[in-house]
Amino acid sequence: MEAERAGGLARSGGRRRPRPALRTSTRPPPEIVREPGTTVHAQIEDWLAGQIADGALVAGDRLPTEQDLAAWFGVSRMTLRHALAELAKRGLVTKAVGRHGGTFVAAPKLEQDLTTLAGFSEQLRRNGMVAGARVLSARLRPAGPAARAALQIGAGDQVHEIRRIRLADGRPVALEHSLFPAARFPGMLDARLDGSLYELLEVTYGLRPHRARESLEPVTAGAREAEALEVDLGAPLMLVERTAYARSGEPLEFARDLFRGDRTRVVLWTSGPS
Amino acid sequence: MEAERAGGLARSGGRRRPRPALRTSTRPPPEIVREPGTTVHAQIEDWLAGQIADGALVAGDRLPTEQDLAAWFGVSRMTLRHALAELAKRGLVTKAVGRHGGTFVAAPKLEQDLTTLAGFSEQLRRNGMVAGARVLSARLRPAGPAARAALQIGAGDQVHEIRRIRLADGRPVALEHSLFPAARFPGMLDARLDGSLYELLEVTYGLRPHRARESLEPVTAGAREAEALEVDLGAPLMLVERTAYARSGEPLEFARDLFRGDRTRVVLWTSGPS
DNA sequence: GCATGGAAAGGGTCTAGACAGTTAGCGGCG
DNA sequence: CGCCGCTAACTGTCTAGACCCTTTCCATGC
Repeated sequence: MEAERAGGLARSGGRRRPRPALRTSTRPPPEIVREPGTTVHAQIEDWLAGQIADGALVAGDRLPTEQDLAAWFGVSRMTLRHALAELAKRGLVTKAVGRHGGTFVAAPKLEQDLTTLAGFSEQLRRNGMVAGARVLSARLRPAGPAARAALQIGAGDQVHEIRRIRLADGRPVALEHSLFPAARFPGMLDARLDGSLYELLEVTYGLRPHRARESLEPVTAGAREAEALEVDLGAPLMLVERTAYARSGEPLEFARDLFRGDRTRVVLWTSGPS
Repeated sequence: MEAERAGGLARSGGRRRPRPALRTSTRPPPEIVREPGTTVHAQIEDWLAGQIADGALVAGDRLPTEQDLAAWFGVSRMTLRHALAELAKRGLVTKAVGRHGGTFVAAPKLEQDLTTLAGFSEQLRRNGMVAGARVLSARLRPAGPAARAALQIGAGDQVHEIRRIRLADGRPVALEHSLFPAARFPGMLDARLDGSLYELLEVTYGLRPHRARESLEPVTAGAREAEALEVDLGAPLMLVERTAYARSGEPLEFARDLFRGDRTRVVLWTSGPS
């Protein structure tokens, strides 16, 4: 449960110690009411969460010190800390102690828009992040039953198995485990595998994923996953099982990816109610 | 975020108000040291957790009051509450307010049968699985910032907040937390709320959700969620945040649902990229 | 019998401090 | 030049109270 390093604390030019956003000296605090049915700390929590949601506070911003914030809101420091603790639990802020410590607005989760089939790299580009990949292994192996069924290949057929860690701005986001029918993509493993695989398919083989079936389930991190993704044991992950098809309907990829829960949010539109 | 009803506080025959286990009047407290490297509240938390692990405190036992416990340990009540809050977060104790309130040792974790997970092809796409609902609470309350933004309502506006447990074959599948704009649905809380809320909207108000934006993220179960959904603490859950819209585009519902990971798999097709 | 209105017993919230622990900058000293 | 200790600027922990809210019991009155 350690605090995450306050991610991209860009903004305000100089990369060290952002001056506090939320000028408490020149701005009046929101009204805090003390009456039944609500609590002071909840109002403060809501207000701060609203500032973050509105974009008035963005990732990397440093809040004023607890002393100052408490005085500004007109509450005791314990009460303010209660509100901040809730925000930290929700992942909206992170704390750091020490000389340049403080409370920082956390990096937002990156949204995976699944209504369109865009590869990981493209998704990240839309989020304004830099995609990367660290190849863990790449080899030829016989297909297991699940892969055979998904890729519609025979019992003796082989697949290229590529396992990678996907990075967003250099930080691990997903553990990727992709299988491609070897017969369809000869020599694939000799190419550079640290970029977009979809792009590789298109450029080298002229085949482009057109649609995909995905299944999502929440799981928790085991020892190996936790280590690879740099999360705690038992941390929430999203297991995404994907079969991607070419326009012709031919299966191109069968993948089981594990996404870090704290950096992933899948957004989709549904049509037609119950 | 109110305290859940203290589950099965059986024991000691009479089913009302178990006398406090842990006779603080006749037993010396454990030694609490104040020195670097440890904290008082952590020692208290550890000691109490140990008592539960050892069986000296069993499910349903009622701890002495916070006042008494604090005095016994020789700490302030705030410090003791810090320790109890941690234990509650871990699911080891539950609290209840009122005349016969107190801090109770929680029921032991229930065993989770994951062996049936493999053949679980039941789709949970909101359509078929509605077997039942147990209403936890239904009330009118001011909208928080997130709800205001999603429902496009003003600062002073109120929402109907309905919290339910959704059941499939009588077993909990999801914890539902729905908000509806109160002005749009007057008297909604007087209706039967243990069926389909969408049906209620349609029948009573002639409004029908037409499409929805959903965001999915994996999370792990906290104490309250674990108890309500009858899963282990830390079990994987799927947090689904949904905003449903009428055909006109008007927002009708903002909901945050938690689905049991072992009973949930979201399947979807993504269609071609641009 | 039955409502009704305390009163009691619990946890929930909040305050206004104090001091400890942690980290980074900085200046001095070898 | 490099190390080392001081200090400033934070958050973390803890105290000793106060009052509030919720729930239940119980006594009173009809």
